Amino acid sequence: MFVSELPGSRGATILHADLDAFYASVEQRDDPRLRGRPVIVGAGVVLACSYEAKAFGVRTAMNGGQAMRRCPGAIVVEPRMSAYSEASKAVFKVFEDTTPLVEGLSIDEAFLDVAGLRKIRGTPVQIAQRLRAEVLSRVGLPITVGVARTKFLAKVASGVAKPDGLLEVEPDRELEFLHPLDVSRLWGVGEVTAEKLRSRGLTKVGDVAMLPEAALIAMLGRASGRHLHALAHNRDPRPIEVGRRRRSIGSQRALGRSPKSPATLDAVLAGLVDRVTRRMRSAERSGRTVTLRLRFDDFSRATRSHTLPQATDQTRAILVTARALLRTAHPLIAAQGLTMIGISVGNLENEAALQLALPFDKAANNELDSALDQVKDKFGTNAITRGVLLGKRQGLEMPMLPD
DNA sequence: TCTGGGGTCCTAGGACCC
DNA sequence: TCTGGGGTCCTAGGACCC
Repeated sequence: MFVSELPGSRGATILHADLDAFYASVEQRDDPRLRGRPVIVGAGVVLACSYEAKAFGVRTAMNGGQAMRRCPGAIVVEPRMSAYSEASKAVFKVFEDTTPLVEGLSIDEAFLDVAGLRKIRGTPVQIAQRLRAEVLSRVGLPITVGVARTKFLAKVASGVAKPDGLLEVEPDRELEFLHPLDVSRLWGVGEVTAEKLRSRGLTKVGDVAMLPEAALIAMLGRASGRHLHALAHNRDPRPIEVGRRRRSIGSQRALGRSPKSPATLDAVLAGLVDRVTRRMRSAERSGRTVTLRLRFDDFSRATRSHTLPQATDQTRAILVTARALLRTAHPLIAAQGLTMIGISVGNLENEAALQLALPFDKAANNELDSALDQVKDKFGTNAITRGVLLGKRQGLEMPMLPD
């Protein structure tokens, strides 16, 4: 994996770039009648909403009825996923024209490391200004950029600067910036964790920073406790990672409240498997672990999973597994109303990476090293681990590999 | 009109192997 | 023969993010 140098004493060189109200902005860009108006994308539930709608209290993930009560004048549009995907690609092209060190986080946000670019492209803030201008002129979308010394702080900064803003957190004022913020600004603090913290009187990041790590671990578990303690003190040594790949591919569907016949359920399941396996094949990924996800009318959830001996992207194999998982969940489904069903395939292996890795299993060391470098550059370190594991399962002789 | 669809990571127990 | 420790993988659930 390409990894940028660890953020050190060189100052604020990490950018977090985040498109504003992404889906809604694409709609406003493509239909002038929507500009300046409250726009809601998605009918049953709000997938995204413009800032004009947010001003009325409309929020992402809010149900459609509630959103319309808060903002009766809103214009509701159907999502156009392919348009968003196109726009995202164009924006990432601008990122990559800025620096090769880009770590995509989702369809609409990424980290950029601009540490080595001061001489040729100017200060990080100048680069961020140019980036915002270019996204606007080349793709027609507003974007907010946070600039800081760490990933976490850059992300917090963009969150504070939204919409259509730019904010740098200078290295000598980090805690001054961070500690007055609400705990919910911390990455990884959602409703449940925020409530736990608030119930103990911890409302600001600074309050969390006063607690010993052990206290946070006792409260939230080992990983979350450590994570939060580190973030509250602005310790985040994670470098930008280029070439991160998806670890699972899935699809799900809401079923509504009325009971569904077994035949209907099977048809829905087959449709989901078909969608997922098509996407796997077009992404050239195959996987071993099939997970069935269910949600019931009381909002409880259940999952059932099975791991196959060999990775596959074939509809038939995944469907057979999915049907078997659905049968094991029959008692649950009989007892409660099923409102959502989903399938995802994880434990993804990468065909191309394996083809590169496996033929070299008996080659001389230097040949092997260069093959591994190719794999690493192209698919990341994890691809090698997966290649070795698969090789072992297939009984191939694999030499010891460097870390 | 109490809820979408796509993901990530962590925890914990049990099976199994050495 | 008995007992224990460590590591990996699988399964299920939960929190969180956009």
